[in-house]
Amino acid sequence: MPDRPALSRGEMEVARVLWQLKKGTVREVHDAFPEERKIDFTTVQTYLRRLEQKGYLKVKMDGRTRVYSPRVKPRTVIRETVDDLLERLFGGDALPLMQHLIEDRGIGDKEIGQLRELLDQLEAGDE
Amino acid sequence: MPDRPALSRGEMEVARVLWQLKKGTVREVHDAFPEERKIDFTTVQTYLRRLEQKGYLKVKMDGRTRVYSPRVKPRTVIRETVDDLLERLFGGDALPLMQHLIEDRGIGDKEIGQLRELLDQLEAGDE
DNA sequence: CTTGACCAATTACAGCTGTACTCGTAAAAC
DNA sequence: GTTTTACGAGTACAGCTGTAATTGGTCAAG
Repeated sequence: MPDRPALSRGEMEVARVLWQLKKGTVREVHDAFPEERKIDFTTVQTYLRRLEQKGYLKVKMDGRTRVYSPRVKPRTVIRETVDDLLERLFGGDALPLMQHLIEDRGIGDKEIGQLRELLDQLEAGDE
Repeated sequence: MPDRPALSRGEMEVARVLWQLKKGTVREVHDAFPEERKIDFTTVQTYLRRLEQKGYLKVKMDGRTRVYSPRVKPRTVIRETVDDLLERLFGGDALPLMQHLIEDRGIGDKEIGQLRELLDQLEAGDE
Protein backbone atom coordinates (compact mmCIF):
# COMPACT_ATOMS: atom_id res chain seq x y z
CA MET A 1 0.00 0.00 0.00
CA PRO A 2 1.52 3.29 -1.07
CA ASP A 3 0.50 4.92 2.18
CA ARG A 4 -0.81 8.35 1.51
CA PRO A 5 0.26 11.18 3.79
CA ALA A 6 -2.20 11.53 6.64
CA LEU A 7 -5.00 14.03 6.40
CA SER A 8 -4.90 17.16 8.45
CA ARG A 9 -7.94 18.18 10.47
CA GLY A 10 -9.10 20.68 7.93
CA GLU A 11 -8.66 18.30 5.06
CA MET A 12 -10.81 15.72 6.82
CA GLU A 13 -13.60 18.18 7.19
CA VAL A 14 -13.64 18.87 3.47
CA ALA A 15 -13.22 15.22 2.54
CA ARG A 16 -16.27 14.33 4.60
CA VAL A 17 -18.40 16.82 2.76
CA LEU A 18 -17.27 15.46 -0.56
CA TRP A 19 -18.08 11.91 0.48
CA GLN A 20 -21.57 13.02 1.27
CA LEU A 21 -21.97 14.71 -2.07
CA LYS A 22 -20.36 11.74 -3.82
CA LYS A 23 -18.73 14.23 -6.16
CA GLY A 24 -18.68 17.94 -6.69
CA THR A 25 -17.02 21.16 -7.74
CA VAL A 26 -15.37 23.59 -5.39
CA ARG A 27 -18.53 25.63 -5.28
CA GLU A 28 -20.74 22.69 -4.53
CA VAL A 29 -18.52 21.60 -1.70
CA HIS A 30 -18.31 25.10 -0.35
CA ASP A 31 -22.07 25.52 -0.48
CA ALA A 32 -22.56 22.23 1.30
CA PHE A 33 -20.87 23.61 4.41
CA PRO A 34 -23.27 24.65 7.12
CA GLU A 35 -23.97 28.34 7.24
CA GLU A 36 -22.32 28.83 10.61
CA ARG A 37 -19.05 27.21 9.57
CA LYS A 38 -17.63 30.29 7.98
CA ILE A 39 -14.99 29.10 5.57
CA ASP A 40 -13.73 30.91 2.53
CA PHE A 41 -14.37 29.57 -0.94
CA THR A 42 -10.68 29.65 -1.74
CA THR A 43 -9.86 27.82 1.45
CA VAL A 44 -12.07 24.96 0.38
CA GLN A 45 -10.42 25.16 -2.98
CA THR A 46 -7.00 24.79 -1.45
CA TYR A 47 -8.06 21.80 0.63
CA LEU A 48 -9.50 20.05 -2.38
CA ARG A 49 -6.32 20.61 -4.33
CA ARG A 50 -4.26 19.21 -1.49
CA LEU A 51 -6.55 16.24 -1.10
CA GLU A 52 -6.00 15.51 -4.73
CA GLN A 53 -2.24 15.89 -4.45
CA LYS A 54 -2.20 13.51 -1.53
CA GLY A 55 -4.11 10.97 -3.56
CA TYR A 56 -7.41 11.05 -1.73
CA LEU A 57 -9.43 12.52 -4.57
CA LYS A 58 -9.51 12.27 -8.31
CA VAL A 59 -10.49 14.98 -10.73
CA LYS A 60 -12.36 15.07 -13.97
CA MET A 61 -12.55 18.24 -15.98
CA ASP A 62 -15.98 19.44 -16.95
CA GLY A 63 -15.25 22.22 -19.38
CA ARG A 64 -12.81 24.34 -17.45
CA THR A 65 -14.11 23.27 -14.06
CA ARG A 66 -12.74 20.48 -11.95
CA VAL A 67 -15.12 17.92 -10.58
CA TYR A 68 -13.69 16.11 -7.60
CA SER A 69 -14.64 12.65 -6.48
CA PRO A 70 -13.27 10.30 -3.84
CA ARG A 71 -10.47 7.95 -4.63
CA VAL A 72 -10.24 6.52 -1.12
CA LYS A 73 -13.24 5.22 0.77
CA PRO A 74 -14.30 6.89 4.01
CA ARG A 75 -13.94 3.58 5.74
CA THR A 76 -10.27 3.45 4.87
CA VAL A 77 -9.59 6.95 6.01
CA ILE A 78 -11.48 6.38 9.21
CA ARG A 79 -9.52 3.25 9.92
CA GLU A 80 -6.20 4.92 9.33
CA THR A 81 -7.10 8.00 11.30
CA VAL A 82 -8.55 6.19 14.26
CA ASP A 83 -5.70 3.71 14.34
CA ASP A 84 -3.25 6.54 14.49
CA LEU A 85 -5.16 8.27 17.24
CA LEU A 86 -5.41 5.10 19.26
CA GLU A 87 -1.71 4.51 18.91
CA ARG A 88 -0.67 7.92 20.03
CA LEU A 89 -3.20 8.76 22.66
CA PHE A 90 -4.11 5.35 24.04
CA GLY A 91 -1.09 3.22 23.27
CA GLY A 92 -3.11 1.19 20.80
CA ASP A 93 -5.80 0.01 23.17
CA ALA A 94 -9.29 0.67 21.85
CA LEU A 95 -11.25 0.02 25.00
CA PRO A 96 -10.45 3.27 26.80
CA LEU A 97 -11.67 5.19 23.80
CA MET A 98 -14.94 3.34 23.79
CA GLN A 99 -15.24 3.87 27.47
CA HIS A 100 -14.76 7.56 26.96
CA LEU A 101 -17.38 7.63 24.25
CA ILE A 102 -19.88 5.77 26.36
CA GLU A 103 -19.28 7.53 29.64
CA ASP A 104 -18.29 11.05 28.77
CA ARG A 105 -20.38 11.78 25.74
CA GLY A 106 -24.10 11.93 26.21
CA ILE A 107 -25.19 8.71 24.64
CA GLY A 108 -28.94 8.39 24.46
CA ASP A 109 -31.03 5.31 25.15
CA LYS A 110 -31.50 4.77 21.46
CA GLU A 111 -27.77 4.49 20.95
CA ILE A 112 -27.42 2.11 23.86
CA GLY A 113 -29.86 -0.21 22.21
CA GLN A 114 -28.05 -0.01 18.92
CA LEU A 115 -24.76 -0.73 20.57
CA ARG A 116 -26.15 -3.79 22.27
CA GLU A 117 -27.34 -5.02 18.95
CA LEU A 118 -23.92 -4.53 17.45
CA LEU A 119 -22.40 -6.54 20.24
CA ASP A 120 -24.95 -9.29 19.79
CA GLN A 121 -24.25 -9.55 16.11
CA LEU A 122 -20.56 -9.65 16.73
CA GLU A 123 -20.86 -12.50 19.17
CA ALA A 124 -23.20 -14.43 16.91
CA GLY A 125 -21.05 -14.05 13.83
CA ASP A 126 -17.52 -14.29 15.17
CA GLU A 127 -15.29 -17.10 14.18
CA MET B 1 -11.66 28.32 29.68
CA PRO B 2 -8.61 29.74 27.95
CA ASP B 3 -8.66 27.04 25.34
CA ARG B 4 -5.17 25.83 24.71
CA PRO B 5 -4.02 25.27 21.17
CA ALA B 6 -4.75 21.71 20.13
CA LEU B 7 -2.06 19.09 20.41
CA SER B 8 -0.40 17.75 17.32
CA ARG B 9 -0.07 14.02 16.84
CA GLY B 10 3.53 13.94 17.98
CA GLU B 11 2.82 16.05 21.01
CA MET B 12 0.08 13.67 22.09
CA GLU B 13 2.42 10.77 21.94
CA VAL B 14 4.86 12.47 24.28
CA ALA B 15 2.14 13.75 26.57
CA ARG B 16 0.83 10.24 27.02
CA VAL B 17 4.21 8.99 28.13
CA LEU B 18 4.50 11.79 30.63
CA TRP B 19 1.08 11.04 32.05
CA GLN B 20 2.18 7.50 32.63
CA LEU B 21 5.34 8.59 34.37
CA LYS B 22 3.44 11.22 36.34
CA LYS B 23 6.47 13.47 35.96
CA GLY B 24 9.92 13.29 34.45
CA THR B 25 12.92 14.82 32.77
CA VAL B 26 13.57 14.74 29.08
CA ARG B 27 15.74 11.71 29.50
CA GLU B 28 13.21 9.85 31.56
CA VAL B 29 10.52 10.47 28.99
CA HIS B 30 12.81 9.53 26.16
CA ASP B 31 13.84 6.32 27.88
CA ALA B 32 10.22 5.45 28.49
CA PHE B 33 9.57 5.19 24.79
CA PRO B 34 9.50 1.65 23.48
CA GLU B 35 12.71 0.51 21.86
CA GLU B 36 11.20 0.19 18.41
CA ARG B 37 9.81 3.71 18.38
CA LYS B 38 13.02 5.35 17.28
CA ILE B 39 12.76 8.95 18.31
CA ASP B 40 15.62 11.31 18.94
CA PHE B 41 16.30 12.62 22.41
CA THR B 42 16.18 16.19 21.19
CA THR B 43 12.92 15.56 19.41
CA VAL B 44 11.34 14.56 22.68
CA GLN B 45 12.91 17.63 24.20
CA THR B 46 11.31 19.85 21.61
CA TYR B 47 7.90 18.28 22.13
CA LEU B 48 8.13 18.76 25.88
CA ARG B 49 9.07 22.39 25.45
CA ARG B 50 6.14 22.94 23.11
CA LEU B 51 3.77 21.17 25.43
CA GLU B 52 4.87 23.53 28.14
CA GLN B 53 4.46 26.56 25.93
CA LYS B 54 0.97 25.47 25.01
CA GLY B 55 0.07 25.16 28.65
CA TYR B 56 -0.23 21.40 28.90
CA LEU B 57 2.77 20.89 31.17
CA LYS B 58 4.40 22.69 34.03
CA VAL B 59 8.08 22.72 34.86
CA LYS B 60 10.06 22.67 38.05
CA MET B 61 13.80 23.15 37.95
CA ASP B 62 15.87 20.54 39.72
CA GLY B 63 19.32 22.02 39.67
CA ARG B 64 19.76 22.93 36.04
CA THR B 65 17.39 20.25 34.82
CA ARG B 66 13.73 20.68 34.06
CA VAL B 67 11.25 18.27 35.52
CA TYR B 68 7.99 18.27 33.61
CA SER B 69 4.62 17.35 35.00
CA PRO B 70 1.09 17.50 33.62
CA ARG B 71 -0.99 20.60 34.00
CA VAL B 72 -3.96 19.25 32.09
CA LYS B 73 -5.55 15.90 32.82
CA PRO B 74 -5.57 13.19 30.18
CA ARG B 75 -9.30 13.05 30.41
CA THR B 76 -9.55 16.65 29.31
CA VAL B 77 -7.21 16.22 26.40
CA ILE B 78 -8.99 13.09 25.32
CA ARG B 79 -12.33 14.82 25.42
CA GLU B 80 -11.12 17.76 23.38
CA THR B 81 -9.31 15.61 20.87
CA VAL B 82 -12.09 13.13 20.36
CA ASP B 83 -14.70 15.85 20.15
CA ASP B 84 -12.72 17.53 17.44
CA LEU B 85 -12.28 14.30 15.53
CA LEU B 86 -15.96 13.49 15.78
CA GLU B 87 -16.86 16.89 14.52
CA ARG B 88 -14.62 16.80 11.50
CA LEU B 89 -14.81 13.21 10.44
CA PHE B 90 -18.29 12.19 11.58
CA GLY B 91 -20.20 15.43 11.73
CA GLY B 92 -20.44 15.19 15.48
CA ASP B 93 -22.19 11.85 15.68
CA ALA B 94 -20.42 9.43 18.00
CA LEU B 95 -22.22 6.27 17.00
CA PRO B 96 -20.44 5.64 13.70
CA LEU B 97 -17.14 5.84 15.50
CA MET B 98 -18.22 3.26 18.02
CA GLN B 99 -19.51 1.12 15.25
CA HIS B 100 -16.15 1.32 13.55
CA LEU B 101 -14.38 0.39 16.75
CA ILE B 102 -16.63 -2.56 17.36
CA GLU B 103 -16.80 -3.88 13.83
CA ASP B 104 -13.51 -3.04 12.22
CA ARG B 105 -11.07 -3.43 15.03
CA GLY B 106 -10.59 -6.87 16.42
CA ILE B 107 -12.44 -6.66 19.66
CA GLY B 108 -12.03 -9.73 21.80
CA ASP B 109 -14.64 -11.50 23.88
CA LYS B 110 -13.24 -9.96 27.02
CA GLU B 111 -13.86 -6.48 25.67
CA ILE B 112 -17.35 -7.35 24.61
CA GLY B 113 -18.17 -8.33 28.14
CA GLN B 114 -16.67 -5.16 29.51
CA LEU B 115 -18.62 -3.08 27.07
CA ARG B 116 -21.86 -4.72 28.06
CA GLU B 117 -21.09 -3.94 31.65
CA LEU B 118 -20.51 -0.32 30.79
CA LEU B 119 -23.82 -0.15 29.03
CA ASP B 120 -25.55 -1.79 31.97
CA GLN B 121 -24.09 0.68 34.39
CA LEU B 122 -25.07 3.54 32.19
CA GLU B 123 -28.66 2.44 32.00
CA ALA B 124 -28.85 1.80 35.69
CA GLY B 125 -27.42 5.17 36.60
CA ASP B 126 -28.96 7.47 34.03
CA GLU B 127 -31.46 10.07 35.01
C1' DC C 1 -18.91 46.24 -27.93
C1' DT C 2 -18.12 47.67 -22.73
C1' DT C 3 -19.04 46.98 -17.92
C1' DG C 4 -20.11 44.38 -14.12
C1' DA C 5 -20.69 40.27 -11.62
C1' DC C 6 -18.99 35.76 -10.97
C1' DC C 7 -16.19 32.19 -10.64
C1' DA C 8 -12.10 29.38 -10.70
C1' DA C 9 -6.99 29.18 -10.76
C1' DT C 10 -2.83 30.83 -8.94
C1' DT C 11 -0.02 32.78 -5.55
C1' DA C 12 1.02 34.14 -0.76
C1' DC C 13 2.35 33.71 3.71
C1' DA C 14 2.67 33.35 8.71
C1' DG C 15 2.42 29.87 12.06
C1' DC C 16 2.83 24.94 13.18
C1' DT C 17 5.10 20.28 12.98
C1' DG C 18 8.47 16.84 12.69
C1' DT C 19 12.94 16.10 13.09
C1' DA C 20 17.51 16.82 14.42
C1' DC C 21 22.26 19.26 14.56
C1' DT C 22 25.29 22.12 17.49
C1' DC C 23 27.16 23.99 21.28
C1' DG C 24 28.39 24.74 26.18
C1' DT C 25 29.28 22.59 30.25
C1' DA C 26 29.69 19.21 33.98
C1' DA C 27 31.25 14.80 35.25
C1' DA C 28 34.27 10.87 34.45
C1' DA C 29 38.47 8.86 32.81
C1' DC C 30 42.92 9.06 32.14
C1' DG D 1 44.46 18.80 35.04
C1' DT D 2 43.61 17.75 30.30
C1' DT D 3 40.78 14.71 27.33
C1' DT D 4 36.70 12.24 26.64
C1' DT D 5 31.90 11.48 27.48
C1' DA D 6 27.11 12.58 28.37
C1' DC D 7 23.57 15.52 28.67
C1' DG D 8 20.57 19.29 28.20
C1' DA D 9 19.61 23.96 26.13
C1' DG D 10 19.33 26.38 22.18
C1' DT D 11 19.10 26.78 17.24
C1' DA D 12 17.72 25.26 12.58
C1' DC D 13 14.95 24.28 8.93
C1' DA D 14 12.16 22.15 5.32
C1' DG D 15 7.57 20.68 4.78
C1' DC D 16 2.72 21.09 6.23
C1' DT D 17 -1.55 23.77 7.59
C1' DG D 18 -4.89 27.23 7.82
C1' DT D 19 -6.49 30.91 5.69
C1' DA D 20 -7.01 34.13 2.17
C1' DA D 21 -5.77 38.03 -1.38
C1' DT D 22 -4.95 38.48 -6.20
C1' DT D 23 -5.27 37.52 -10.95
C1' DG D 24 -7.49 36.22 -15.12
C1' DG D 25 -11.23 34.61 -17.77
C1' DT D 26 -16.89 34.16 -18.95
C1' DC D 27 -21.18 35.47 -19.47
C1' DA D 28 -25.09 38.46 -19.00
C1' DA D 29 -26.78 43.28 -18.77
C1' DG D 30 -26.53 47.60 -20.82
